[in-house]
Amino acid sequence: MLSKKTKYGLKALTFLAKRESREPIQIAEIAESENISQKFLESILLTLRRNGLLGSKKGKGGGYYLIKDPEDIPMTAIMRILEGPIAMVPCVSLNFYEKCDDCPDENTCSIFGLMLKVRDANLEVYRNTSLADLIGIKANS
Amino acid sequence: MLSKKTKYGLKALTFLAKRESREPIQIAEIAESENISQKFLESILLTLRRNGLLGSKKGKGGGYYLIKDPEDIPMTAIMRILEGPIAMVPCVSLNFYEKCDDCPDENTCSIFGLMLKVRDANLEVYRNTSLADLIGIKANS
DNA sequence: GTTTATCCTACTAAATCGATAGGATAATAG
DNA sequence: CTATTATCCTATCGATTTAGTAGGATAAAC
Repeated sequence: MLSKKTKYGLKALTFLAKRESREPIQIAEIAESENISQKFLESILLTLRRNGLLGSKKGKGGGYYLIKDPEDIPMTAIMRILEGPIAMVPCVSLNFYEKCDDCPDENTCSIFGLMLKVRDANLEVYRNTSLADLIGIKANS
Repeated sequence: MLSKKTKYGLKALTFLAKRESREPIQIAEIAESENISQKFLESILLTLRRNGLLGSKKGKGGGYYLIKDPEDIPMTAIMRILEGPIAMVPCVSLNFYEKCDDCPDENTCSIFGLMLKVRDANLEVYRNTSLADLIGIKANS
């Protein structure tokens, strides 16, 4: 299941991407518009900024803004920041590789191959989708 | 992340599928061979039996066995029983549909389309993989 | 009727999730 | 300089989920 954190983060990002101007937008405005707890959203935007997706400005007229063009922000980046590894097991993760503690050997593990396929299937989607695509995508596209 | 429950369940199922005979195998034997806590595995096999994937026999010479041929058990069935919905959000789930509580309208939701694509990508993998495939699949297949 | 192995409910410790509290910091306006 | 504004940051908290355990009930075999 997608965490609320990721869901809210994605909604905030698309909210920012939809605006033609890149002027800072206040947390409060995004939270109200997207129906998100303001304090929770605050922490989410903070991690998005720390990971290089957003810029921020303090004080009056401050807020958050996209640093790059939505076309240049792939879903792989967003998902890894908000949701963590794309793979379902650490032993097939590209960016978060770890040996499974209960597995003696990856080559004989019965689910390794399946998990690899699942990872690739998800990567395929995320790599071919940018933040810009989220604005236009609808059910039948 | 894949839950231990699902991981252990899959390992137990492949363990059973690998054997040519369909004689009952005791929990203890599977647990030891696959390096799983016996009591935990017990509860997992129980839900697999309740959901029609396994049969069981009590008493001496008892244990668990596959009810169907591994070729006839698609990964979709196994994953739904053990891991739950394949979709990442309930509003795009085929078997566990629910309206998202924070979303006023699916048609205007910015992540709906993406989640649909992700679901389909995963379904594609799970539908085209049976328990039998897990036995043969290796990293380079 | 004893042994064996599953059946079943309940419980628990630890981790994660969603969210909140409350002050520190920095930018702007006057 | 000072008041205001809005982000920055750490710590905490309640609820839920996860992973696993305890302990007896049931049924089959011998």
